[in-house]
Amino acid sequence: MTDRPAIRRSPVKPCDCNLARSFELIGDRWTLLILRSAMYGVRRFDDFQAELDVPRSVLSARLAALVDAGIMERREYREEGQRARIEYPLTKMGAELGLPFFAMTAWGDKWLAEGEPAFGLRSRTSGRKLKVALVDERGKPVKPQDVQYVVRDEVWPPEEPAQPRRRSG
Amino acid sequence: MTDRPAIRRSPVKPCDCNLARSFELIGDRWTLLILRSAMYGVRRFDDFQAELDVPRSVLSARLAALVDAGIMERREYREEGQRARIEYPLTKMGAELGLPFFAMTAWGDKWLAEGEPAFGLRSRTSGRKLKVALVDERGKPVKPQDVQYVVRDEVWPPEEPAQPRRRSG
DNA sequence: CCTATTAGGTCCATATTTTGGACTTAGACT
DNA sequence: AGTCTAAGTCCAAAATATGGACCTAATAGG
Repeated sequence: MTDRPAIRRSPVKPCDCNLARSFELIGDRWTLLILRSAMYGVRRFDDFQAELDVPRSVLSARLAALVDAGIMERREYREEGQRARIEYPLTKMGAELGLPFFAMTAWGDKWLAEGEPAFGLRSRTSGRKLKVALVDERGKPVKPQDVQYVVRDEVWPPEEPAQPRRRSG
Repeated sequence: MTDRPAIRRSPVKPCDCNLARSFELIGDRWTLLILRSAMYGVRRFDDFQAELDVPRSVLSARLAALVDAGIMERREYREEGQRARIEYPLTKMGAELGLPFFAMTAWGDKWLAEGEPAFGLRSRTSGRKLKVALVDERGKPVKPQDVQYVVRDEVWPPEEPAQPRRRSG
């Protein structure tokens, strides 16, 4: 495990990486917590504020950034017999964060849990529990050992010739 | 879409939520970027520093926190004919962030991409492209419309009676 | 032996963000 | 006219981040 060659740079520079770009956008504590609440259906400024105890000025700035990024929408609405209010629903783009968030939840359930996980996903029709997994194009699940990274059509890390060598360039 | 009842609180309080706990641990820009590089195999202090251009003091603090959390390990090693060095490999706990990270990458590829995604996963044996998906216990993929949230054995959000009502309490 | 270099950090003064609280604005109700 | 609520804004104080210089141990070269 120690005798592999050292990898000194990622094959995808942070500035060209969509993962890094995502983190740029939503990778900050309050933003992530706001999105967590939003996934559960929370939509209003004061509700986010009360639930998370986030400073109002921070919440204001984060919501504006999320709207700007297209992850949430700022929308006026009126309940019957009520005055107009503002709500911040997730857009399609935002709702699709559900999958990474659920994968993250499963990780937390496994490694950080205190007690039973409170939350899960289920098939409406079959009633079976659901989980996040890697599947191939046909929907067939694959084993972790069978998974290979590919960067610009090359396998990563580069496969080594049988005998070790000192330096490659 | 606007006439659903307002959800004013998440069903899982942030402090009892393993997703929120995960964010507590790794939900910060530098930490996420460090982990991104680590997934690709970067292990050494100066390599993280050079790749990310992160201030050395911040890197030092973040690595210490990750080691403390059990996500990375701080380890001395010695390459043949070289002096001892320090490396920070991912632990099993850390490596299992791969799935949420890959789900996040796919989200970024879809919504933030400039050009073709540089990175993907593939089956070593079949050569087929892989993706993250929700599957049931038997490994059968499910459709998004078939997915239901469950919180402490209750469906979320609570299913409504057929006719709309003003207030529930 | 003396000096330079590298890896893996620490330390510190300055710059930026966050925080918590007070304040504002507008509509609806009493 | 006064009160309440939702959705913010504004500000001073506190906490963090930043960039750079500095430190230490081990090895390499002369």
